[in-house]
Amino acid sequence: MPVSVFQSAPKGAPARTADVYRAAAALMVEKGFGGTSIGDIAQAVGMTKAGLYHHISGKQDMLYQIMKHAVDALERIVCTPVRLIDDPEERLRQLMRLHIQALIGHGLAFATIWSEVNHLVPAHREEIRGRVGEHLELIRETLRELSENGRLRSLDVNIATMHIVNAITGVSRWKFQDFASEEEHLIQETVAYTMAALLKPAP
Amino acid sequence: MPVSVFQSAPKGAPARTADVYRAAAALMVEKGFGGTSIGDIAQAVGMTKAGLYHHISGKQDMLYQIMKHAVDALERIVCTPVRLIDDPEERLRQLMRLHIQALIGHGLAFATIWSEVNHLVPAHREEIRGRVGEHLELIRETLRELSENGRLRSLDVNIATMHIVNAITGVSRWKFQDFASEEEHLIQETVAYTMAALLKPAP
DNA sequence: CCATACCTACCGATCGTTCGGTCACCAGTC
DNA sequence: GACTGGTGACCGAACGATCGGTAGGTATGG
Repeated sequence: MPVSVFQSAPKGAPARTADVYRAAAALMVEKGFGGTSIGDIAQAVGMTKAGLYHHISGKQDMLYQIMKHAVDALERIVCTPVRLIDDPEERLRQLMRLHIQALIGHGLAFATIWSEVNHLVPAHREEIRGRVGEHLELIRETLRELSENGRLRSLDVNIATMHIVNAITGVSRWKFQDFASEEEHLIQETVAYTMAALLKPAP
Repeated sequence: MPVSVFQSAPKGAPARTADVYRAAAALMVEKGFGGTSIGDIAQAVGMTKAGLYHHISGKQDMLYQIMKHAVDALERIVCTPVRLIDDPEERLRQLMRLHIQALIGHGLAFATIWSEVNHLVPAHREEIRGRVGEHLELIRETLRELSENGRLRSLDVNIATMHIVNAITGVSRWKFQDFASEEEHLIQETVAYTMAALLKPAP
């Protein structure tokens, strides 16, 4: 049983608020921010629109809160543990594995970070972009380390970084339609595919 | 000057209708189907909402028409020329190159095929999914051919196929924000990255 | 007794869509 | 060359539905 992305809402134990965020995230990934109405979200958690507003302060702010929690969880579940791994190759493998597992396991809150950022007001957008940028920097840094060790193929580190996160988020988009119930196989194949793209072949 | 995706609307020369589709596709890729209003599209082409309805028969049908044209163009610009290439490796390289160039060059109509399919009514959704499936089959078949020639690494062909189209569509999402004006470099790096992931290393 | 969690009822704004009408431009006819 | 009729392209105004959001009330648990 994975730790929820929304384990800590504002304060105390508003477990229902977490339900709201979870349902909202799932709907927004499926139908987009503009295509998801407050009424849809309320219905998904068995409430009325008015009842929802006890838990949220507005539609856009809710999106912002979801993304903030998702970015926090990304830091907590993926980045922090992974930074402790010394070997850059193993660090990258674990980063991908943990990120994909988180994406699949915890509702779909994570996915909003990548797909719905531009529905935020500019100030919030910059904040989320910045924090996502830290995550990208972790990948970039690992690639640079691999490069210094002479284990990386000759490639553009910035573009490779984008391809890595693109593969990760891509997997979470397929999971729920084309490749149900093969999670472990999917992760192993994806990690192997990416590693083959990055590393020099074994001599 | 590239051939437009919308070169042939219903009949004759309704050049303005093509403008409408183009603007609609661009807006929908940027803000999603639900987040793009008819008024937005009308404003983008300098018309009123009412005037728009001279060119379209409804919002959902417009999305369907856009996707139909995009799938046709994909067949015409990418699949058909590429099928004439004998060597499977070269065929795959050209497929990626042509697809990315098409995605970047022709407004953004192509991108809707992948991102907005589930806003269609079920009947149309199945139709588009089927035609996109033919495109996936071309990639899968090429991978199988490479495999028979002993040039493919040991990998799951279905998953690899998804990673390939995922990389292609991913590139078109970055292009307009992070990597402006480096199109050729972007394509070369992406093709090299993907080929390294797929092929056995040269002996 | 009071905060929490939710409701019914409603608001103004915006949504997709339709209707009736306008204007430029074309044929054909006298 | 003026007159008529038709057509394609568009607009202003309005339709009912739905949108995000609010006001005020109620039931419940501590």
